[in-house]
Amino acid sequence: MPKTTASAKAEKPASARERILESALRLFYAHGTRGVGIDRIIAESGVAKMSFYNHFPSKADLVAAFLEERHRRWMAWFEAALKTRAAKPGTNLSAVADVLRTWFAAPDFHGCAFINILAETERTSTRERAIARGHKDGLLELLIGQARKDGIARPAEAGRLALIVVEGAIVRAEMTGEGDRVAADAKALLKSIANG
Amino acid sequence: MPKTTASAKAEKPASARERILESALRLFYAHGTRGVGIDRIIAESGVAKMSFYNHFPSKADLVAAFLEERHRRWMAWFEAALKTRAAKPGTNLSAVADVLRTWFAAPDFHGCAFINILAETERTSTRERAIARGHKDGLLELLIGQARKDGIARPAEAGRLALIVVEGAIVRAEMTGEGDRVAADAKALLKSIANG
DNA sequence: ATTTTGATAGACCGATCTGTCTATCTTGGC
DNA sequence: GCCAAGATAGACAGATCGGTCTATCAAAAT
Repeated sequence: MPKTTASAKAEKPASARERILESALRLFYAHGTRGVGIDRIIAESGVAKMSFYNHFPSKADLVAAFLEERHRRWMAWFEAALKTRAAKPGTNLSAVADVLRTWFAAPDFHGCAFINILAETERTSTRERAIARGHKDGLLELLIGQARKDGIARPAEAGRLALIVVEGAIVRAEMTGEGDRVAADAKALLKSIANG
Repeated sequence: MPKTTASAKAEKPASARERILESALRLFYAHGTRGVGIDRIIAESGVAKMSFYNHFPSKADLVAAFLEERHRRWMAWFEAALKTRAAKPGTNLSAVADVLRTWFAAPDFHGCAFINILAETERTSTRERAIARGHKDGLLELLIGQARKDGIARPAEAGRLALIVVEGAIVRAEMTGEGDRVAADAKALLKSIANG
């Protein structure tokens, strides 16, 4: 998501664990978990190898921590961004498309980390995929909640339909690079969901 | 897609190149292009390493051939499956959801190979991503054509919206495993596009 | 002042990766 | 019958992977 304004305290030394996790958030999202090796994480976070393995017993543990943290940050950002837009009278579920548009325009946008992890893992990778499902469950709940606030009939179904639209928009934005057009199309779809 | 009935001629010896490409189609789709090494392709296609490098100068060339062939086969299957379903009177763009349902139910379903390749490649991987875009362009044309046949107003826009729904449905089916429900939801969305 | 804690750099290990090379074998065209 | 083309098995190279280990050092706690 668009960067969440660097805190004013600025440039804290940051613990080894924090630096590692920050590097993982940036590199794993940009290049995929398979595309980034431990050595690169270590180099870019300026940490010794043993320090890394002290905090994360294996790469899989770092991947899991990356996904959990990405989930927390993305959901917090999305929820806040939606709240400000959906507060205006008359706006509703379709404001989700406006939030997506700002995400798609971020210079480091590389699709959804949790959709991406599906492509990178086997069906047997229960850990990563459980986190991904959990993320989407959270997003679904958020969408259903918005549908309910909007007074849409059958909010559960509306939320499911909206999630399909959101996922499709993310993929199309990543594939075409035309985030604005995709967001506009998604908005039309979301409006038609709201109007039954 | 669901397997396309083995030809009756059956068990032709098959040239080295064909066996390599068949292995690539199966393994790259199931495990990703990064998750399958040349050695495994060679072993499972029963071919010598030098024979492989005779037909494909590098792994990247095999990946490209895999994507091109996957595109050909999937589009042919999808187009044929849609044709039979959309031939019935009254059915239309929403028949796409029925075709998707049968795909989602295939035992080896692992999402869309071209969405997956996005997660596996850098933005600088122009070759793979160009093939992926080409695939989606073809699918978009097909959807627009169906919208036009159905007499939907603004078929170009309807096609774009339908493609968002299709992409979203693929991702949701892969994420949840609930292909039937996802297809039903996608059908509702496609109908609302048609009745726009 | 001494001890403990945790971080440092970097060598090292075995496995696996893509790609090259040799050396042998099979086979079809003449 | 002979020869050229292409396939075979598999060793090999150089890089990179995840992960372990040693040895040094800085600083905080006792």
